[in-house]
Amino acid sequence: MVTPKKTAPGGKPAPGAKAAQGAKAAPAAGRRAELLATAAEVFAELGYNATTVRTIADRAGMLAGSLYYHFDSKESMADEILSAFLTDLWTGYQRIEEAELGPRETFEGLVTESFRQMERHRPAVVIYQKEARRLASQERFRYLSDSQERFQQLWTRTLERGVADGSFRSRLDVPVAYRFVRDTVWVAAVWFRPWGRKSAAEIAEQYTSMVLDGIATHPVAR
Amino acid sequence: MVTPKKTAPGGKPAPGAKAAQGAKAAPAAGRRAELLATAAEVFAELGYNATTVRTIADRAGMLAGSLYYHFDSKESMADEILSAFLTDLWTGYQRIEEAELGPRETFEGLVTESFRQMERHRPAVVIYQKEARRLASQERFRYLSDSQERFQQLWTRTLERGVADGSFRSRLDVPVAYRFVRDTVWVAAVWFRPWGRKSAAEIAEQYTSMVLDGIATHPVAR
Amino acid sequence: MVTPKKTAPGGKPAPGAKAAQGAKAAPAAGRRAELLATAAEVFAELGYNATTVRTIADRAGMLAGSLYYHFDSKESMADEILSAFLTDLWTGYQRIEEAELGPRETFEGLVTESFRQMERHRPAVVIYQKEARRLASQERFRYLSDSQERFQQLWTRTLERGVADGSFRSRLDVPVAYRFVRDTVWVAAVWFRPWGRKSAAEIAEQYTSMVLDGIATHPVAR
Amino acid sequence: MVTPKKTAPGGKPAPGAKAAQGAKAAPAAGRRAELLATAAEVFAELGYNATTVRTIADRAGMLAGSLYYHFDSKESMADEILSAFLTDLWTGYQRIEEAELGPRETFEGLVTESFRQMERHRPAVVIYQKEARRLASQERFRYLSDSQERFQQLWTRTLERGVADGSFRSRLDVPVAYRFVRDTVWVAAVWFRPWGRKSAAEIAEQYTSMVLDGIATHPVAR
DNA sequence: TATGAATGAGGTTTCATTCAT
DNA sequence: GATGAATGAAACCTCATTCAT
Repeated sequence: MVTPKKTAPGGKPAPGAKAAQGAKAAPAAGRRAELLATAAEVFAELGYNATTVRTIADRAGMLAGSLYYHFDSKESMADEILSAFLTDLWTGYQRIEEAELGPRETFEGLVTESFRQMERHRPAVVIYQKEARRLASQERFRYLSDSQERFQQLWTRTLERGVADGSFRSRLDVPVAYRFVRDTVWVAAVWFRPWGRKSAAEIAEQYTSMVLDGIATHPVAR
Repeated sequence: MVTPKKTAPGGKPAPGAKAAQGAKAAPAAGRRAELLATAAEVFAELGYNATTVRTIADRAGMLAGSLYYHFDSKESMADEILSAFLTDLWTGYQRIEEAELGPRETFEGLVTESFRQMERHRPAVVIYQKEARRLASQERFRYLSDSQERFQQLWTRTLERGVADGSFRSRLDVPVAYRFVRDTVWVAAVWFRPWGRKSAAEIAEQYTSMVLDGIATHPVAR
Repeated sequence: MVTPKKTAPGGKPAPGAKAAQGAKAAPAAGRRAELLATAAEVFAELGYNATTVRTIADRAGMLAGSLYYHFDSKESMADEILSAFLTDLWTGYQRIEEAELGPRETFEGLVTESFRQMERHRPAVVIYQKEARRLASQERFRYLSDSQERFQQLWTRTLERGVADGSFRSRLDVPVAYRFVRDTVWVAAVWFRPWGRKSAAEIAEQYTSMVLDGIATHPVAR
Repeated sequence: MVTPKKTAPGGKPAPGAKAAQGAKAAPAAGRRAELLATAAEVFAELGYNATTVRTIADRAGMLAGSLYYHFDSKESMADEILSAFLTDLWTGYQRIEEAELGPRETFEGLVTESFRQMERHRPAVVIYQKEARRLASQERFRYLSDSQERFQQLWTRTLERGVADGSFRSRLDVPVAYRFVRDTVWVAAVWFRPWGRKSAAEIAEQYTSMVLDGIATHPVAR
């Protein structure tokens, strides 16, 4: 009865938002999804501020004003893109948390899941990487800070468990290591353009190995 | 009317460009430097696009228009900030290159130098981190791409030497490792606000150790 | 495709324009009238300019575009609303004119008729009150100025007759009094929302009494 | 140090806002005042919504964007116009309240003061008349409702006192009479364009006489 | 009859920049 | 060196309107 706007996600990402996604690229999922994908690409490429609503529209083959039939504002596009990504991400992380693995396996699981989501939501990850801090100051994007905090707790706990049980180096500075890992993982989204040949799992394995074991050779155990 | 404008750097960062400025124009140069520092902070905090020339002026206690007595444009402020940083950075790197150390020592040297420059030019590093890709497409910022390329060569060479002489893991995927190291080092600038207690050298040591040896314990050599 | 559009009134309000519509097209005509009523309410509430075609459609439970099956344009809705009101109003006034009553009785008759129409066409009166001047400049709404002029003549004549025969104060400034009466009567439409308890006749009586006799007590005749 | 914007009035009108207004049309009072006067005229003429910021700028001989050097927004122009008017109005009313006159004299005083303010702030009065209801729903224009309420109390009290002491008709329906008086007075602003010949006091006298004593002759006292 | 999607003109606002003083 | 005022381009957004279905 009313226009389709404002279907945008509200606050925190709630798992299970999207129902039937059967095929590869949803065929009947509608213009909306296509437009969001387009917007996400442009945001990722040019940055949120530098992206004009007209650029998105051009890329989508319509006029700038027409976007407003589907979305409330440029901001709400970013909102939808980011919250869809975070919803999926946390759904994945939760599965790992619930598996109650050892620290090293949890570590590997989280990295792998991150890369898997990066594969699905690459532009969203880039946007998140670049804009989250700025956006998070707005009430509407509160969930970004919330997610950030949850993220920190999850990783910190994992690292601490690893230090405790001897999986990780005993002298590890956990807060620094947390940031190290966090940045290390997400920053990859920026240059992982066409990771055609390697699967997310392979890339994840490479990363995990570098982070856990370092890139140097180790003549003796420490 | 003689205006001090257009002192902005041109193409590649040429070390020592504004050496002979110390003596006479000291007060003017001082104001200029202050303004650049202010601008750099705001750019780093809000992002280049989101920063208005008025925000900078406000923070400097003047009106927006007044900035144009000192600088040609917003862009030229960014230009000066970035090129000053890169000039210093490459001066430092050059010293290391010339020392002709082994791969591991070169590695450590580069990381340490990076952190040292981060200490001096923190806002510039953040700006570089966030905006370089976007800006580099403009002729005026060509030196950003040039620097990027030089950077890549330097690191790649170092890593390859390390693989060759057995310092680094033999199965290391050098292109991936390069990006890993690059991101790993620079990204730190974003959250290293007031690294009060730890010196750049200490932080560098921590980072180097994580990257080279990993964060996991190593029961056996590999 | 046959569309029922363009039934809109043209120039001056001609009584009985859409008389022979009752029989067959009843349901269609019914919807149309409903929509006009809705539109009138919204126009009255928010003002013509501030009312969007979507607000009207929302309130009518349809989409904005759908309104254009029924009406040519937003303007033509206002047109129909206003001309329907004025048609009815002048039908009523004519009856009074033809009765050839004395000035005071004519005065009372006109006020009463005005309030009676206000009861039927309340939103239209509010719209008339607020927008007539602006709209009247368009050719299409010429009849608004025409009506205004007729109105002025009718009242002026009545007041002058009253001054002449001693019903009204001899020193009455007729042009000022005309405007006084005019505003006094119509402005009531704005706040007479749900005049539940009092009939139009009662309100009219109260008003007439105030205007004719004033609100003060009168120790002596003048 | 910062731009002159945001000098706009805050909430309730506080008396004594403007200091030295010596001459007729303030010579050095600045562009700001001129622009406000221009804006007020256009708002009054076309209505707030129908007035585009460009129309105002055209009339002021500048570009639309330039207005934003002086004002935050179109809305804030309306705000400043209305609150300046209400500040002056209430300053005037207060003097009358403090004089503690009888009901009839208070009545006359209030009407006269209203017309005097109408002379100074004619466009503002028209805007108030037409837009107050719509604007008042916004937090920023809360003071409009506040003023409305104060206004109602002031008049109601005066009318009641008059009924009590026999100055006004004993059967007077005070709420209705209040609205009658209110509308009667303010609505005059709309058509009092160039009241060259008559002073505010004369017009006020005419109005008072009509409202108090009516326009009819009175053969006997009632 | 109505919907869904789009158009296109135009509105408000922002902002880098200019320039006389 | 700095201010105050303005420019002009471009940004985001709104909305009446159209039209295939």
